[in-house]
Amino acid sequence: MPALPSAALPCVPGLPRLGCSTINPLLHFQKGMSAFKMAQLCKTILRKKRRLSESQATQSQPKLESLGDHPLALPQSPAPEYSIYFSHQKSNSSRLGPEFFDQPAITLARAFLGQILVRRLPDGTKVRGRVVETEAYLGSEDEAAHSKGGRQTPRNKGMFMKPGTLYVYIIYGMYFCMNVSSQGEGACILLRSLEPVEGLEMMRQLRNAHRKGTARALKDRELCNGPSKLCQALAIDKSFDQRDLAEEEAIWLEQGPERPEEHTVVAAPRIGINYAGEWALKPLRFYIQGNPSVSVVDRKVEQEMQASS
DNA sequence: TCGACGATGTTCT
DNA sequence: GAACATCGTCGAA
Repeated sequence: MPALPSAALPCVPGLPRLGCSTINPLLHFQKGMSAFKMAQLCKTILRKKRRLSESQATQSQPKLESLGDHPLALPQSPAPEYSIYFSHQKSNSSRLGPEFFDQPAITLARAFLGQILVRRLPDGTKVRGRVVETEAYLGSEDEAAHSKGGRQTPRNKGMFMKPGTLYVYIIYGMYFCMNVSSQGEGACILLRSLEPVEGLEMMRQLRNAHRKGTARALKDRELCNGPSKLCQALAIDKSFDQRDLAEEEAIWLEQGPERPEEHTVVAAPRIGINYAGEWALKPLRFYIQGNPSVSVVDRKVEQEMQASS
């Protein structure tokens, strides 16, 4: 699928571009609306779009053709690659399968760095982000893990499912965090930050839907620089819990174009787990040094790395 | 840029 | 009833 200009709002193939009419779901996105409701809204609007498209095809074709190169004009003869049905297959050529996730937590947390997380929204729009920060949770022995002591509850069931299973939970009653289970009983990887790659305007609108109307504009690096921010930007909610990242059609992981070099990966203590005693100090957070989208830079660890090299 | 603080409701003991 | 793998805002430097 040809790349869209970064500033362009995403469009559904063969349909009017989003952001220009009352059928843009984001115009209906109300403060406090959950991502799940957003997904339902998108589905409803997509159905309306299809009906509208069929209607336009039979009634308004001459008017649309007269738009020429106008951004609202439909493609003269839609190529197969514009179809959401074809683009899916094509874009998945580098998709990472179940064997990728079947690694021990620490190895997998490092392996995630540089890979591309792709989310297909209900209207077919895709957003992409490069993984730049992860945390490993080792399961039963790990005092900071939700699965510590082998504790299994309805909430954390995804942690115990096969590698590649998503564990999405609500934190502080208002945010989501996304984990991916790995090899090892109750072990998983927390995805903490992404570097936005594609669909930045859609990410920005999804993020703004959770903020006050008067808030300042978000910089690109602020779109996904935190575990709950990336969930907002990719419209990931509790409905993704226990889905399989290796098989799911709405979200998947692709091989990144370049992996970070080993000496640029920082291993630092995890964030927000001060209650976990000695486990709070273990270097189980991994991030790409110097990447602007990393949520928390650990200057001390980076200085130690520099001194020892 | 950094630190303090309040919002928020699910989950677990 | 307490804890919580966070975030946005505000004020100070």
